[in-house]
Amino acid sequence: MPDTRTRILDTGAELFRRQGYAATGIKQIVTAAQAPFGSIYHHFPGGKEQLGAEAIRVSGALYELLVPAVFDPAPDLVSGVRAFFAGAALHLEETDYEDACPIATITLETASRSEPMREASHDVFESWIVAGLPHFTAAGLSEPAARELIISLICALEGAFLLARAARCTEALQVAGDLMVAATERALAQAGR
Amino acid sequence: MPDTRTRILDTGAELFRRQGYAATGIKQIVTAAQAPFGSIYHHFPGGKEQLGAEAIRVSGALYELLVPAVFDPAPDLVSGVRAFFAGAALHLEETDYEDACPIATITLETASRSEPMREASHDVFESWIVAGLPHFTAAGLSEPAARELIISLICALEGAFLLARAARCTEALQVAGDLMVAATERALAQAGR
DNA sequence: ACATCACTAGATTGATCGCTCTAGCGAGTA
DNA sequence: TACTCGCTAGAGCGATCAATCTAGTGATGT
Repeated sequence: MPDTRTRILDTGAELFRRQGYAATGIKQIVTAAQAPFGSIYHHFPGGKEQLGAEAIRVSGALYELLVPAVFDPAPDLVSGVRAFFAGAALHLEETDYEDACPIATITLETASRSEPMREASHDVFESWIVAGLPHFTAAGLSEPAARELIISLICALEGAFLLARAARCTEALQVAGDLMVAATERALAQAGR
Repeated sequence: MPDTRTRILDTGAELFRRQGYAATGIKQIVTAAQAPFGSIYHHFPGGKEQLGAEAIRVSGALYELLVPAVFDPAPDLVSGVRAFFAGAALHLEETDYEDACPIATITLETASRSEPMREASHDVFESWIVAGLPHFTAAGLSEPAARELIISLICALEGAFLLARAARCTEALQVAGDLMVAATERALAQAGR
């Protein structure tokens, strides 16, 4: 069993992801984490806001691991992109449309109300972009072109998550994935020319 | 001054959009709407959940008006797509990165917790797709091709809103917009062939 | 004039919110 | 054996939550 602070942080990250920030109570987190209530303000003197900001970073770092996990075993970049959307769709279905992006909900809730949390969200998105860069430049794209393509990929994925959760159906992930696969192919063709 | 019910609904929609569902209190809504507290349960016997679901539909209907407002005056479809992203970026900047999608936050917060609200969100997204269809089929696309392109457009826009709000910068909207403009051009070229 | 009823008005409910507080436990050092 | 101190433990703070309640108002129909 990990230490109390880690347990609180991981549990908080999971609850924020599934229920949102405002709807998740401190008490609910410590109860779910099997941690004493008093401990939370020892480990997170900044209160819920600090816990939220750190949870965003934890969730972001965890999700970032998916980038090499999906792209490394893929035979080529386009297959990797395809696998990313397919994997996202599968996981969403398997979790009954609960587990989508770990930080999208809390980002939208807090970006305009807490500067530390907005910063954390921004850092996470930026880290995802950076994590993707080597896979796209290795395939022949210039760094600016790779960056733009990855940003578009994340946008498409995030938007598709939103529509898919509302529809309880993976159509949006399928459609947006197909478009991004085509866009990747075209970017590679243009770079190779 | 519109009647009480309308005032409550419009104010609720606006607050849910900016603060999220869970973070917005019933009392705050009636106060901002200058409505008596007791009235809300008369007009919305289903309580906050009913108010939320109706607010989603109201916001969705309002935002849907942007579709013809942007595409009708555009000289061609591609210009319309470009204008849509440019307009979104401008409006986001002008509102200090507060006013993005009117239903994204509340959708993510409630899709897995309230079936009526999830349905409302789904209906709104579907209505946006349908509202876009004539503009894309008129340009020569088949209905399935138009639908897929519009879904991708909405995904790209929603994701770009998310990243832009986190970054307090419109780069994502610019990049995703460019990609969707190119995708639209290619879809038209393929249809016209 | 009178009854009806949609609506206003807000006090009040019990629960829960984030957070602070004091008390005490227990491993490590002297 | 004393003492420190990181951490646990939870009672309790004022505030606020969504929701219910009764009482009253005012326009309408007869």
